[in-house]
Amino acid sequence: MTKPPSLRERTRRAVHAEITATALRLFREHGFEATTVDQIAAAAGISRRSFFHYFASKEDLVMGDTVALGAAVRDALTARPADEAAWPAIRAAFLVLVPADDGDLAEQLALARIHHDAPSLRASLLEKHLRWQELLAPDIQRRLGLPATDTPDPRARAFVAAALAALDAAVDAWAASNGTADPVQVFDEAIAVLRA
Amino acid sequence: MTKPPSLRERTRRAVHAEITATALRLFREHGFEATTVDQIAAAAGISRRSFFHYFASKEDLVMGDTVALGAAVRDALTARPADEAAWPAIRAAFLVLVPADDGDLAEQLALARIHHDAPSLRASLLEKHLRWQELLAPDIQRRLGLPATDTPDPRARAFVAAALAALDAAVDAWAASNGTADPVQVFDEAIAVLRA
DNA sequence: TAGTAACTTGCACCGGGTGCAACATTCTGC
DNA sequence: GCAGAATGTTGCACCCGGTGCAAGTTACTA
Repeated sequence: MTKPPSLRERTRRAVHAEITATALRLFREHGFEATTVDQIAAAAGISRRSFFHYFASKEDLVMGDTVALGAAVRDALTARPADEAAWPAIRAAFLVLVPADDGDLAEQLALARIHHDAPSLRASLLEKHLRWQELLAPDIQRRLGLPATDTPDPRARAFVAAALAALDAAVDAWAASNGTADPVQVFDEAIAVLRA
Repeated sequence: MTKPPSLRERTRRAVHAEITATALRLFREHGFEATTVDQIAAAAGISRRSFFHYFASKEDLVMGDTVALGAAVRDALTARPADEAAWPAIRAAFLVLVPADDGDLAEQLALARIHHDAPSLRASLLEKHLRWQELLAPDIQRRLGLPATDTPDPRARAFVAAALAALDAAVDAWAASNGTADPVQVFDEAIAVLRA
């Protein structure tokens, strides 16, 4: 009963995918910052203006749907048993990010490298994590035994930020090892060091 | 024996200070993003081009000398006893940031608020912390009992990132309370929650 | 098939930032 | 005090990312 996508929808998806593929290729070849939107548009066979019709910014090409991912993590977190402690709960919630990455592992690695090399992207990634922080803090605050407040308790925010920092370190280590390192293990070891 | 600053140096400092003061006033009145460099330059009585002679970017007006601060923290960290554990050592190192903030407390609060409200500044602040991370990680790695490596151990990086997250939460709480909350106490409580 | 909704494109514009060249100022050695 | 080097200021043209608008084209729908 799912209606087939219209021609418009199909072409839109196809163009979207081709812009992404073209851009990633250019990024790999020349770097993110050295590649201009005009070059991407020209290589993809569309006008510069149309590019901004498909992507709100150049960063959007490599940032993925951070809002949806953040919501997924939050949902996974709230779905954990109510009496589970903060650390195991957030660890389990982060696991929903791993399966989403399978499939084209090479592409994920390339993306991680682009993220790593462009300072503006690193900053953007961190800003995304700030949003996640606000999303996850309330649940964590409860799990830490802290009373609910309208604005998140700094302790809960610090806790979530620390967990995200461990997650970042794990992803970085994974990318640096060409995908051979186990990010979950790195994450667990980082947490262990924090609590030692 | 310190030679008096030349006329050039004095005028340079004076102009620098006046641009900063003018810009902060405009930022407080209209917000960081809504204030253009042209407006700042006009209000300060210099040309747009000269502005970029004094500041490499608009952000530089409110970011302070992050490199120097990071180096100060690192120096304070390496100056701690060699056998001190990681947590107390980094806590003590962060304390060098507090005395630097006294004097014009109102100005610091205004700065913190500007940082908080402009997304680009938040991202830039986080990027600055990434630099600090690289600076502090080697020492922390040793204090965590991890073997020295050419590229920092992810556990050490996660540790430093977590400490910086607690620092951020403390500063945020301090700013949110109009300077009444004690950031050191907030920091300690955040760390305690992490390790519980 | 006619009309409407959505897409594409060019254009003009904004704001941050840079390289360059001309001019003005201060500093330095004589 | 003066000549010349060093430093500072400014305008100009330009790059890049991003947006609003209007005109033309394409696909959907009644």
